[in-house]
Amino acid sequence: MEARRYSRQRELIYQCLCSTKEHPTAEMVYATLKPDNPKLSLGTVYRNLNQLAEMGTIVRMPFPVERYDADTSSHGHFCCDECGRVYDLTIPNADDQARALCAEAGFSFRQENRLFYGLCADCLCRKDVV
Amino acid sequence: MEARRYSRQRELIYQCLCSTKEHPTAEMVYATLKPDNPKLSLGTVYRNLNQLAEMGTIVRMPFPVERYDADTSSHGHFCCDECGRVYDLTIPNADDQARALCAEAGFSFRQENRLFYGLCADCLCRKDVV
DNA sequence: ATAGAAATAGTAATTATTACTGATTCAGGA
DNA sequence: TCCTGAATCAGTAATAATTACTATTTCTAT
Repeated sequence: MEARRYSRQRELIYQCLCSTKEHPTAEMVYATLKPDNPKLSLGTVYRNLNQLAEMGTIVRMPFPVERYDADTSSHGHFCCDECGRVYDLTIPNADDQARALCAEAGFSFRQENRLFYGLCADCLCRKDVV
Repeated sequence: MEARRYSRQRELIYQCLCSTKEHPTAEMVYATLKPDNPKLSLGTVYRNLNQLAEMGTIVRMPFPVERYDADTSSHGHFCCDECGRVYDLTIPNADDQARALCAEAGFSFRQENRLFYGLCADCLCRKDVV
């Protein structure tokens, strides 16, 4: 409930997320920031990602290893079976659909995660060539 | 590629999944079976769940801790923020929608996982009373 | 400027999952 | 039915992901 104090590290971590489309894991965020911030600790990355997600500033994606996204608008994520990269997928009226489905079951709706699997354009292309 | 041999343990694990709506984790499956099968090993549970998922006999759900479902038809899962229980959600034309969304981005579609969060009917009710 | 709360770095601990090894069990043929 | 070999198993050790702990540092409101 208490006010959340500013911290340079949280700012860094958030900026890192904003500046990538990679949907990085905690480890990836850490690896990105560490070189320029040698005193940064992995625990700090985990803690701040959790805080940011709790605040709704970023979104967590429960892949087997969690990934994060600074884009909090409703959209899906596509994970390529081949290369493992994660892409955004725009979904029209996502929240309305989700809310309706939950309501039907008598549940209240807070959030949905849509995770798609298949082959991305790059990998499909590579397969065709071979 | 080799023929998969019958094993009593795999059968047990599959039956356990079929006989519950709990969408259990590997640990939960193990805890359920262990009392009547004291020689069963946790590694065996993990290995067989992976095999069954690979065979398409069951579905894996990438919650932060993985859960499994013997119902391989396309449907979503709702996780209650309050009690943590996981429920099925029927979604009409789920695969068609998903396929279309992927196709738009130039991706091929294999599978989708839809994870909804909110409060389940039970927990909503409990809140109302208080 | 300073006091107190919140955050940090660094490390240890916990949890989830996979890998390894020698013993066991299934399936097909003699 | 009895062998044989490969698949599977139990039990344990190892790895990976995440959280907890503690002494120190850094914000911020006075």
